[in-house]
Amino acid sequence: MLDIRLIRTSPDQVVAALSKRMPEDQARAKVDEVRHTDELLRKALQESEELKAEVNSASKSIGLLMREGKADEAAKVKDRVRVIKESQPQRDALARELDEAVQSKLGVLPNLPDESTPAGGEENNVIVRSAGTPKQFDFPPKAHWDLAADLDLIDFARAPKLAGSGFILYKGLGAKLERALIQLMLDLHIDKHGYTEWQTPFVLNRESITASAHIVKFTPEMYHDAADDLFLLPTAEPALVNIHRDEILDGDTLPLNYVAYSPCWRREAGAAGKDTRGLLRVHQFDKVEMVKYTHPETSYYELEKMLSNATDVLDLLNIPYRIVQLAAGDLSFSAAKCYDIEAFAPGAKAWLEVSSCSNCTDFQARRAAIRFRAKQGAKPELVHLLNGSGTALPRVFAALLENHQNADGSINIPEALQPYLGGLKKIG
RNA sequence: GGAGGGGUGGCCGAGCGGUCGAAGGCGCACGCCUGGAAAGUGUGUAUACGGGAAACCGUAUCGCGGGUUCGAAUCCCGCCCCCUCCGCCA
Repeated sequence: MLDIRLIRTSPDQVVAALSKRMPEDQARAKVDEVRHTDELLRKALQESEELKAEVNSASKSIGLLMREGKADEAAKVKDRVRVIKESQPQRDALARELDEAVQSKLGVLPNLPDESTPAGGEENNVIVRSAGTPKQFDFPPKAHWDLAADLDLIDFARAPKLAGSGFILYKGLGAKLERALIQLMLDLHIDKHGYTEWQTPFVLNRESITASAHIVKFTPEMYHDAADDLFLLPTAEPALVNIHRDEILDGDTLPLNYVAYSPCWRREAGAAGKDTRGLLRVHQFDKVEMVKYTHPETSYYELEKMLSNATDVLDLLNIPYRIVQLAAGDLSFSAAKCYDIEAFAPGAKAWLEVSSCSNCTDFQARRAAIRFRAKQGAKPELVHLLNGSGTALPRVFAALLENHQNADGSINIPEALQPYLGGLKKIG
């Protein structure tokens, strides 16, 4: 959620920033709508509060009069209060209505892109750097769906029987490889990068989902249990962000660096057709997620650190990748700046998005009411929240198979991963 | 799922219809005392929103939502969460 006060005091600045991710007239119209409704709200609120103040002081005087035994005078004041209160329900209703209107109009405005974020849509994404040299094959490299099927790592044929298409059924060494990758990533972030591990519920209630703004982004994308109104995690990010919801943190403890493994569920309704083969786009996948709670001044520095924490995974696995900075129009709703990491998959001949590292500034923290005190007695300030995948498993699994395949269809296991597979150097 | 008990400020804990944003204590901050410290002592110490240049003022908040009342932390109803016991269960 954006700061309503910024919209009040600097609407042009807000419109200019939003225009990087949507047509300017559209941005202008949305901002003006918020301002207009907000003005009405404040007027209504003021009027209502003045009358409430009058009622409060009258009620106090009634108490005093009663104690002094002046019951008839007290009765007169009571009558006056009753008159004021008769019209109070309408005023309250109006104020509530306007407040809800402001919240919902404000709620659809996405975060303001950072200065360094390019304007425009996907076509303006920038490749920041590439790392690793794609291996030159002296044979046509196979796609991971063929490799995985041939090596009996994934049972693509039987999987749909269990929960429909888009679900993976890992088998034998395939399941173990998945587990090993999760372990490697967690250990790396915990031991080398200083993150604290959490194991969270895999479902969240509506309050939590709403607080981190995922309800806007994900509602139709999320699996939802109607009986208890619980949502399956689309990512562990909202779980990690809600840990400190409605809290005022001690500034000395920042930044908080959290990491969690979780399965992620996404309905991806209507996405059928593109990138659906193999592991490219599935309804349930494993992910190791990083979240940082930071001081506002250090959030962009922390974003760079988080990005390198994520690329360390690919470096360890010897998978070539490139870093793409997203243009404003391609940013997720809460992000001000975002880097995608794309792993190269020589078999599928594609760049696969395996991580997305975003600085959401104070956008999520505002709705979730996550603040910190710089020092004792200082006014609470909103923290900045960052999230990044470190990394998403299926596409890393795919890139691993495709990059390290041999002519005979076997797969070399990168050295760093071998300890997690009992020293295994090769599959097949 | 059933029965009972409970949710008050950073923490502990009083309050059970008016003077209560809330006693007292702990913690914390600043001052006094001290050669320095401890002890002692004094003062201060919630959050959000609105108004105001500011001082400050107003409104709301005692788990959440509603109700009764001129007035609710206090009474009533619903929900959520925690604890104890019972049942079921990996």
